Amino acid sequence: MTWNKLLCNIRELQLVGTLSGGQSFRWKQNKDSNEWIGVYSKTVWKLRENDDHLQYQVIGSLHTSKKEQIKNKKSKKVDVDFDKLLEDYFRLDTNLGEYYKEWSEKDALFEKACQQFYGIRMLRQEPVENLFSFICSQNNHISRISTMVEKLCTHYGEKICEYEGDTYYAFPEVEKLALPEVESELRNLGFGYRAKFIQKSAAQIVEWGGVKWFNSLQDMKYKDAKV
DNA sequence: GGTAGACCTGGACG
DNA sequence: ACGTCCAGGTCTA
Repeated sequence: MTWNKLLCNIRELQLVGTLSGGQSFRWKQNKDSNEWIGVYSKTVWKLRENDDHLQYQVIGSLHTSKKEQIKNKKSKKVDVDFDKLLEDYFRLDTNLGEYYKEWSEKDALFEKACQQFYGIRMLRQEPVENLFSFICSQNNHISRISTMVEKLCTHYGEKICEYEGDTYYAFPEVEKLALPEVESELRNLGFGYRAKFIQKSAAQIVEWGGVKWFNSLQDMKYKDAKV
């Protein structure tokens, strides 16, 4: 399979700092090949980087690409532009170097640290996955948060594909997490007191208009959303 | 209004 | 082996 390329200087995006720093919990690094595999937007991605490109492969997806869509019009899948999805996720339109420069001028410690910790970005994650991942994170550490998020996906998420012996699942729909039996199921899966918060939050989101409503908060000003 | 104490569990470390 | 500590936190008293 060939690699798709997005223009992106290595100083603008450092995968290890961005993907394993505790903001997202679904990426795994292959230490030998220096490639990353993970799930975002119902799609299994493989990523790698060099000096001036971010490269990716789509291993499997519940979307279809625009090219496939033309060939296979009967497909129920929604067609997407994978380039755009990934640019959006990493916020590649944001010039991080400018910010680093600004922060370095204002803070000597930052200036020193950023020589090693360059290219660490805030991801634009999907709101639903973001919320439930961070409910899992309370009084918790990254390795356990990761296994818990994975459990949510394997138990309640839609299967995307199998690849090299592993099965990959999308992050579950809120409706699945809102079912009343979810609390006790999650308790049995080792979520502890978080089980209740997950089921209750999901039910509340469904009641207030589901994922459509929840995602719309992203486009609002903070003050309005808070009301 | 500020602050211990409790909360589930598993991975790390001795 | 087994005990102890602690983890990107949050709520309550």
